[in-house]
Amino acid sequence: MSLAEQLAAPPLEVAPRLLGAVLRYGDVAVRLTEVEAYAGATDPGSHAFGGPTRRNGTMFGPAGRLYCYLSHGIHICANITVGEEHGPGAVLLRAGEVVAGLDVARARRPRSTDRDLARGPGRLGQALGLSLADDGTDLATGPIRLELPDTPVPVTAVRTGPRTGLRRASDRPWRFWIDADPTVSPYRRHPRAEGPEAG
DNA sequence: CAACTGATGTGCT
DNA sequence: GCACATCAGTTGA
Repeated sequence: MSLAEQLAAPPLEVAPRLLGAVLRYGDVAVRLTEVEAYAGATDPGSHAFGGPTRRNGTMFGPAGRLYCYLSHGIHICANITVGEEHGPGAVLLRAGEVVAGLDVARARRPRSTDRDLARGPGRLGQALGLSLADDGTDLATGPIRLELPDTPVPVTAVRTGPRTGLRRASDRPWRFWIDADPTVSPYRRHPRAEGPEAG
């Protein structure tokens, strides 16, 4: 089964299966410990909500590609396109553990401890050396590869909660992480998030 | 062309 | 836990 076929399922189904997967770019590899699902056209929190634009074009392409965008003018955030046909589903890679190329990752983020090297989407992008030019990369054949885990992370070790830092649709519990993993980033609610305050 | 915004990071307490 | 620095891209005129 090809990578694209394995990812050809709804984001909410694919997201937890990406935990434990390894994203490799050159010397650096990151084992994913935290992801978020974005459902596309029906999800007000998704970049694809409202249709295709110059920026989000990759989300409307085939599954198994890397969707990179610029956040806060300085950080590169990486998603994996998932879902069937040209449905604009994606999974944001929020955090991970550097499992190869530790020296290179440290050089890229000199002020980080090893634990923080890829703890957060911007940090993860920087540790891997991503740029906007990497948007659209095919993760099965390109210079950036996604290696799905041989044995998935057991469901008992997967925790869920609301997505981090969103203003819209901030209450949907579409964030997935590996329980008790130190490289998972802390939850942060958007200052002006819509919806009910978390009790 | 100018103004606004953000799926964040860092430092300080 | 909290404040604020940050700046390219996107949007609207």
